[in-house]
Amino acid sequence: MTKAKPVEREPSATKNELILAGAMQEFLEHGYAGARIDRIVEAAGVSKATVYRYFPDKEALFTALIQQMSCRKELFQIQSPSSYEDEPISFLKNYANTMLENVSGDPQVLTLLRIIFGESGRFPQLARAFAVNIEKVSLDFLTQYFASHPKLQIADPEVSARIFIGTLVHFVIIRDVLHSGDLMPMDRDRLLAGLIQSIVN
Amino acid sequence: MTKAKPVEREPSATKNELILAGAMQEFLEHGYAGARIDRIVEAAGVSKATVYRYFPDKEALFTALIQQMSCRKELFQIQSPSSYEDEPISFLKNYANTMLENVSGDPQVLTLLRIIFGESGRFPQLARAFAVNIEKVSLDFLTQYFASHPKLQIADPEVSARIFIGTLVHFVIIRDVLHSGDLMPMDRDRLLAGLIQSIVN
DNA sequence: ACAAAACTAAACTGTTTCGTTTTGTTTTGT
DNA sequence: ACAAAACAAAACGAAACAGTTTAGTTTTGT
Repeated sequence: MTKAKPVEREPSATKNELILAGAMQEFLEHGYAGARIDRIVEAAGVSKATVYRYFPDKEALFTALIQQMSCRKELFQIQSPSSYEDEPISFLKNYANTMLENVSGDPQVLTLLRIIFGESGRFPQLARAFAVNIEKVSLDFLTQYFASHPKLQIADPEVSARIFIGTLVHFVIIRDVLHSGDLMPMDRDRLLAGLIQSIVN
Repeated sequence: MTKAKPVEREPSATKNELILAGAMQEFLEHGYAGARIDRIVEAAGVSKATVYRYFPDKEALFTALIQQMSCRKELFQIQSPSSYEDEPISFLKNYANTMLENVSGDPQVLTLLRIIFGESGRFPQLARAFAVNIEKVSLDFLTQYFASHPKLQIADPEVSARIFIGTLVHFVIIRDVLHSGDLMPMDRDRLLAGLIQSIVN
């Protein structure tokens, strides 16, 4: 009886998504240590036994979730192909505005940032997955953009990309992550104008 | 018998420090939800009853600790009065280097950053205390510096301070918080040179 | 010296938690 | 139809947890 098909009943993929969706809700709200398996079970609408059929333990479920989310670039990246042909100044302003609105508009993005930062000491590999999938992609893209526009006179495209992204990320951290936009107010357009002018010189 | 002294036996202050020191070790290592009171007790070398005499519960102990640490500016700020009289370029390079070395040299600073970011959703007031004590102080100082050096030709000192600090913070986040300096390497001196040149123009 | 207060060590309470197991039902491939 | 696997619901076990209490010791102000 040479069975041709191993019939590897791979777990129906739908349950997997249900579990990950429930885990996302719970982990994003309470962090790793604060998350409760029973609440994930409830949110996912599956039985506890099923959760432990799909994932060996809490930690594996957590890392699977965060790694999956770190690859969902649409959360951070610009969906609208936007105007790659625009004037550089318009393009950069557009790029920055899209990024800022992506973060401000989706509280899940902020919460994911908090988790990855907060757990980066205990789960360094998750931090690295996030860095390479999100941060590096943005930096490489901007570096490429700066390098391919010689009339911009960018002496060091890689550094300029760092300045551009760094300024924006720091702005988001103060305003959205630390809830302190009112303590040190800064108009978005004013910052963008100064930033772009400082880079394109 | 009009007792002049209310004799407010304020708890001996030494125990308070012992408890906070033990709490610091535990909270910084495990985060809020992951911290265990029994381990704090052990690390502090006091009895559990004493902990609950000084602090009503775990949350109060945590907020007291983080608020205290957010005020310890010496952890982030430049201790050496450094060369305020230097050439602006030297001064800025010196300022940035000192800040970067402060963070790299003290793992506790990084861990505090991780906790404040990670818990900023559940403890927004702690995030704000950190922002006003650390971030705002740095930004205000640099803004003042840029504004008081007219020959630097800084059009918008506040924006320039944001660019300067933001670029450095982002550099630290990628390299030290997210452990990803090797995935997207950037020489510190190269970044500083480009950053300063981009600002002083 | 004396009384009040601070303290320790340890036991204790009641709850919560992860992860397992049990029992029975439904789905699925053949 | 039939057997194997997936599943739900619920209970369970063992450990861990925050916070309290108790009983006895030390410190401290006067």
